[in-house]
Formats: sequence, C-alpha cells, structure tokens
Amino acid sequence: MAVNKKQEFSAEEVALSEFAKALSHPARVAILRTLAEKQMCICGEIVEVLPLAQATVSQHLKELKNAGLITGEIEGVRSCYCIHWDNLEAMAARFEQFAASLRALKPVENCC
Amino acid sequence: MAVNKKQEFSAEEVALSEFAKALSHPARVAILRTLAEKQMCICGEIVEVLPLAQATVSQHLKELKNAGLITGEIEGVRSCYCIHWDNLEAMAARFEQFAASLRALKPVENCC
DNA sequence: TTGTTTCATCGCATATTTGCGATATAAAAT
DNA sequence: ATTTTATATCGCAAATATGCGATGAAACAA
Repeated sequence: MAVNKKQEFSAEEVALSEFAKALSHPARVAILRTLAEKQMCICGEIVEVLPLAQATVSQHLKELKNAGLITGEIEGVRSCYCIHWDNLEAMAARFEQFAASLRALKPVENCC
Repeated sequence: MAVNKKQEFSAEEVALSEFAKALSHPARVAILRTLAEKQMCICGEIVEVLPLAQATVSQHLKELKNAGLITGEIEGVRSCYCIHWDNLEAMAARFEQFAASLRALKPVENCC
C-alpha cells in the first residue's frame, strides 16, 4: 500500500540515501556543476544552461536546497544560489565512508 | 507532461545520477551493507534482516542488479547475490571524481 | 502609477517508485 | 507423485517525482 518504510532503517542509511536522492537526477548534478563553474552566485543563468523550463529548474533548485547542498538567497529581483561547501563535503565524506566500510569487508575470494 | 528529459544531459551526469538513484533508498543501502557483512553469498537472509516483505526485497535486489552493483545467480532453489566489486569501485570513483571536480572550483571567498 | 523583469509557487498531467499479496516456477524433500 | 521451500514476477494501490504553463509576488524602471 505504499506505506513509507524509510524511517525503519538506520539514521546513517537514511542520511546516505537522502544525499543520493539529491543527486539522482542529471539536472541536479548539472546544476551543482554549473554553480561551481560559475565561481559566483548565479540566478536565471542556470535556466539558460539547462534543457528545462524555468519552473522545473526552480523545483530542482528547491530540492537541492532542501538536501542542504546549496544555499539560496533573494537579492532584490534575483535569486542567488551557491554551493553549501560544508554540506557538500559532508556528503562526499558519507559516500566515501560507505564505500570504505564495504571495501573493508570485501572477501579475498568471491563466491560468485 | 512529464516527458523524460534525462537523455538531454551529458553521459557523465546521467551515469552519476543513475548510481545515485541506486543508493537513493535506505533499503538498497542496507542490502549492500548486509551483503558485505555476510562475507558470503546470501539469499533469503536479506529478507529477514530488512523490515520489508519478500516481494519488495526482491524488487530492490533487481534494481541493484540493474544498476550493476550486485550480481545474482540462481543456485538450485536459492538465489545467490553478491556485491559486484568492480562496479562498486567504479561508482565510488565517479562520486569521488565529481566531488573533486567541484572542490577544485571552490572560490576562495563565497559570495553567500 | 504602470509596466517589466526575475523568480517562486500553484495546479495539473503523466511517469516512476514503493510496497505487498497472490501467484508462478523450479528445485528439493517426502 | 506430492508437498515443501525459496524466490521471482504479476497486478494492484498509493505515494512520489518530473515537467511545465499560468499565475503571483516583489523589486525595479519608465
């Protein structure tokens, strides 16, 4: 019945999966890359770079903001989005730690 | 109209987002962790560990298999799932490279 | 004041995901 | 041959995600 069972998993698993979900659409990956490349806060420029309508981009920006990966401030008539570097590093660390924890358990010989 | 625009992004962005999607549910993170911890191919034991029905676990296993992160073989009446270590490392490398590519562009002073 | 610009949000349509009971399948056990 | 066991798949319901046109809101320009 599509009950949400996500909260029955460990906090770490949920946290990792939420970061992963933030990156689970190429538009959001592209937005992060664009924000980094611009070396500055940009606004509607993202819309011009992506093959998506303004409303759709705005929604992806909102999701990245909810995930904590970017910040967004209204500056007059424009909006200024930046990468939240601390949280981005926290996400990278989480992914690395997860990979490392699996790697540490890798058997010498795989059974299949 | 919910047209799928994913293929209008770069191959790298799509590849990263697909790996991310594989990890975007805590059940799938938990399955990978469990497979690593067991140090062996396990079968229905995953169902006992997770708070999900057998049919649901089977579906998550299928998605992990489609993403290339695990292998699955039928062994008599049982199924044997293992982590696909090469592809797991490929995924880890992709995430790391993405983080590194953003990090390299981090400005000395953030504008917001 | 009246437009114009920039962006967020609403409302809708469609697609995909999540979850599970029921059933199918196939090997193994009796 | 029949039953049991383990697992995949089907079919459904509900939830969530994706996409965008239309509209709203707020600053700015005329």
